[in-house]
Amino acid sequence: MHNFQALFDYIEDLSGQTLSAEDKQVLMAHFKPKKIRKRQYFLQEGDVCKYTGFIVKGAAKTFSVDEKGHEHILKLSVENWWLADFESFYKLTPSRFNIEALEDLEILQITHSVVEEFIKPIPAFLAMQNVLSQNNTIAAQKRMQSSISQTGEERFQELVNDYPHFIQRFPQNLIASYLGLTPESLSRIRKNALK
Amino acid sequence: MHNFQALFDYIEDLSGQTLSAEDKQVLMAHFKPKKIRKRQYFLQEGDVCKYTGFIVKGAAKTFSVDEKGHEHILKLSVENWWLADFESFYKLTPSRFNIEALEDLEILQITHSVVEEFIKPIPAFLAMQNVLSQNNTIAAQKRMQSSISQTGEERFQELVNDYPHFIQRFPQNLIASYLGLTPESLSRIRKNALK
DNA sequence: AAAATAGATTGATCTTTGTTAAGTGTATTT
DNA sequence: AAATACACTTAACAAAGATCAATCTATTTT
Repeated sequence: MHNFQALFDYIEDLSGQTLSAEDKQVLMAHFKPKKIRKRQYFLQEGDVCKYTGFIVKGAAKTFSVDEKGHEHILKLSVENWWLADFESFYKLTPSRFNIEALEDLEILQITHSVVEEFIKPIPAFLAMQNVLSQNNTIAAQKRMQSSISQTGEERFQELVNDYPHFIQRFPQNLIASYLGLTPESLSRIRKNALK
Repeated sequence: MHNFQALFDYIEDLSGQTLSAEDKQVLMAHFKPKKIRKRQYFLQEGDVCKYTGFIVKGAAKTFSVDEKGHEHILKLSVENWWLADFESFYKLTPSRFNIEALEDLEILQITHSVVEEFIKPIPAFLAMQNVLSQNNTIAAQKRMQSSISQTGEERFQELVNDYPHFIQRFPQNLIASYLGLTPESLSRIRKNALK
C-alpha cells in the first residue's frame, strides 16, 4: 500500500479544493511509486530529468560539482516537496545537477507529458500548481536577497528561523554548502555566535 | 497612443498562441497605461504592491535598504518584463522592497483581482503565465547556483555572457549591487581580469 | 572488537571582499 | 560658466571566508 494519501492531502491543502473520487483514480493511475535507497541517485549530471517526484518519505540533496570537485548544494528536499531539476524537466535538456537520496526515499513520480495530458485537467491540481509556483517565486526571491545582502552568520540565523527542522535533520556540512559556506566557516560562525 | 502592441506581441510570443480581437479588447480595457519619470517610485517599502506593470519602455531597479543604509539590488527590469514585488502582490502584504525608475518608464499596469477575474480567462494569457513561471524558476535557480558556488569575478563574467545589454545600459555600481558586491570590489575585479 | 568512514572542530595562513577616504572626470543643474 | 551630483577608480587597511592540515569523535562496516 503506497501512500497516495499524502499526495491527495497536499493537493487539497495547497489548492483549497477537494479531489473527487475520479480525480484520485487519475492520480493513482499515473503517479508511479518508487523507492530510492540512501546514497542512490534520482538524477545524474548530464542526464535529462524525465521525472518529477513527490516525496512521501525521506530526504534528498540537489547539488553540482565544480572543477575542483567541490559539491555545492542548491536544494535540500524533504516530505511534501517535489524532486526534480526543473530546468531539465521542463526543457528536456541535460541537467547540470545531481540529485541524491540522503535518507531512504519513497516518491510518487511522473513525466512531464503525462502531467500535461492527464493531470493538469484536474482543477485542484492546476490550482495547486499555481499556488506552488507563487510560493517558489517568493522563496527564491527571499533566498536571493539573503545571498546578496547578508553575511554567512545572518544567512544561517535566517535558516534556523525559517527551517528549524533542517538544522535537526541534516549534518552541518550540508547546511554550510546550502548557505554557500565551507563546513569550517560555518563551524567558526556558530562558535563565535555563542559569545 | 499607448503601445499595447508590445504586450500583445509578448503574450503571443511566449504563449505560442494567437490573441483574438476580443482578447485584445479585454486586455486594452483592463491594463492601464502609466508613465513614471526617472527617479520616481513605482513601489515604496512598507506599501502593498497593488499593481503589476508590463514594461513597454524604460528600466527600473528593485532594491532593499539595510540597517546601514546600503542599497541591495534584487532585480533590474527592462522592456518586456513585469514590474512588481510578487510576494507583496500575491499576498497583499507590505513590501520589503522599493521599485524606482532608472529611466522614464511606460508601463501597462493591472491589479491582482482584475488579472484573476478578466485576464486569466484568456487562454493565451494563461499559457504565457505558465511559460513565464517556468522561465523565472529556471533563471532564479541559475542565479542562486552562481551565488553559492562562484566568486564575484565568475558571477560578473556570467552576467556579461547572459545579459550583455545590462552591462551597456546600467552603471557599474548597480551591476555590482545586483551581483552582491560593492562598486569598489567590482572595479578591482574588472581591473584584475584584464591581466 | 577492529577498522574504516563521516562529521565536526581548531589553528595557521591566504584570498577575496568590505570599509574608508581621497581623487578624477563627466554629466546635470542652476 | 559655475556648482553640484554622480560614476568610477585607487590605495591602505580590516574583516569575512577559504584552504590546508591535523585531531577528535561517533558511527558504520567488516
